[in-house]
Amino acid sequence: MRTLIKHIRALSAPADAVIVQGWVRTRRDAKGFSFLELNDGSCLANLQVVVDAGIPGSAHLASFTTGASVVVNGNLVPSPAPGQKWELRATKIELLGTADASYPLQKKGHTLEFLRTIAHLRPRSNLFGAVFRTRSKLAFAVHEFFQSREFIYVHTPIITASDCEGAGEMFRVTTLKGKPDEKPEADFFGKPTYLTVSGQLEGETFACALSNIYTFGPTFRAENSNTARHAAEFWMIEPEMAFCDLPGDMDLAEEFIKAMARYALEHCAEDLAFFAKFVDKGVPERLQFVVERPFVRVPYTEAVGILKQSGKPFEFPVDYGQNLQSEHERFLTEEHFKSPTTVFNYPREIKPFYMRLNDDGKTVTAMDVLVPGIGEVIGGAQREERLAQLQENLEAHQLKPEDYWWYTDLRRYGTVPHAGFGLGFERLLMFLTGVANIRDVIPFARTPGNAEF
RNA sequence: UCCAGAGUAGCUCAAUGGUAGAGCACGCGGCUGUUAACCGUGUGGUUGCAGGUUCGAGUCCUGCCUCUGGAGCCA
Repeated sequence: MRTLIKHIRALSAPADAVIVQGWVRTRRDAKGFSFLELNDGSCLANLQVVVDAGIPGSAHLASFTTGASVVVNGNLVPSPAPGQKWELRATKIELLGTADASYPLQKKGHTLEFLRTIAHLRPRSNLFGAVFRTRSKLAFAVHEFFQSREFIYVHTPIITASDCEGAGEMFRVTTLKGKPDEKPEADFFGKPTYLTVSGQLEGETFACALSNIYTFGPTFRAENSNTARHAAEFWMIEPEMAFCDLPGDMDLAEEFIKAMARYALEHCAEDLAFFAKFVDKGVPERLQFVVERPFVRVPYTEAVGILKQSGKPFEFPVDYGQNLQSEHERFLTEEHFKSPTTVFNYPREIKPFYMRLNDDGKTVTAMDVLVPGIGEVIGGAQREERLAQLQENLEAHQLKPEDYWWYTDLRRYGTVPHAGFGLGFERLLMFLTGVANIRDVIPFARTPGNAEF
């Protein structure tokens, strides 16, 4: 039976009759024998295989080139040379699939731009193996975090007729040829439908029944955004808590990010060390820092004051009532506080209709969590639970109340204070791995003009 | 969408307006318990696309395409 290289490397004693399957990373020929570096994706490290001339299969050794898939039977023995603890002394080798000279992945380094053009092969590289192993571990950690706190996982719809107002442009879903707006009632669902931009509104309905819920799934934005932090399809995590206010929401957001950092440090050590060496030297310290230090919390009004008094020559002026620009957010989290920072109580004019109006009548219970290097990673709020106020908000945002009849019903029947947030899973991964472009932490990136693979 | 930069061999990059090159990859030969092995040697080009200027364009000009960085929108 096959043994994963990850498990072989963890063995504490030699082992006979081991079978490994994987892909050749490189081969080095010596007189009378060869070294194969084998990788099966179970871990970052390769297994060194020693192939003596004359063993079954060795006649085809010339075809064991970089990228070829192979099966090796052998005995695991301590390596006499430095560089690795164990090596596999092959007793039989078998070539499954060749990889000829056109195999694009070389032994030397490639640029990330080139690797994006071969997204079907890049998981075979060290970096992308590490990224996607980490992504898998963190996805599991997300569920563990919420499940251990009795949050209930809700699958909100991918296709929706509702627009989580302000979240962004939507992709149209239609089966009609031509222009679907001419006759939307003839469309598959009898009305215009879209790919979801957020599961929040549906999530609120379940929170107002099951108390604490979360969603974790794909989300779509048809924005023509061409940046390293935006994708048209990404994965979002959205918890929603009934009987919860803004401070409780901020507590959960902070706990969540700390838990993810802690999980990565504990369960992705080998891959994290790779990121620290080849991607971003600061990764380990940053994660340790996030785990240990409390986040700074600052009201929007105070943040504006800090920015105004900073004396920094910002490209965009700082003014109350304006959204904080990227440069402002970066200054707060990277230079002023030097810590993850939660900004809260934003002016109501710049935030969506569903956020709760504060007693000052000017600000709403919104909060954004900013982290060094990435900027905004979480956006959340306590929701407006008062029916009359919510209806006024809809009006103020020039939205039709009848489109939100089911949403307002939540306030009509057994309303409760509730709060939640949204977090982009890819941005979390960027923060944890140091990988600077969102296209490189998602298996197949969808961005404007690019849906290859 | 806006601003800036880039596009030359499979990959990473050179090349005063004057004969398109190197390293790696790949082929061949050699050497060696090797470690992105090493040494020698060979193959490899519609210089993103379309026009223009010029005796002559990879190089200068115009348009387009793609990519990258930054901005806006946001997660």
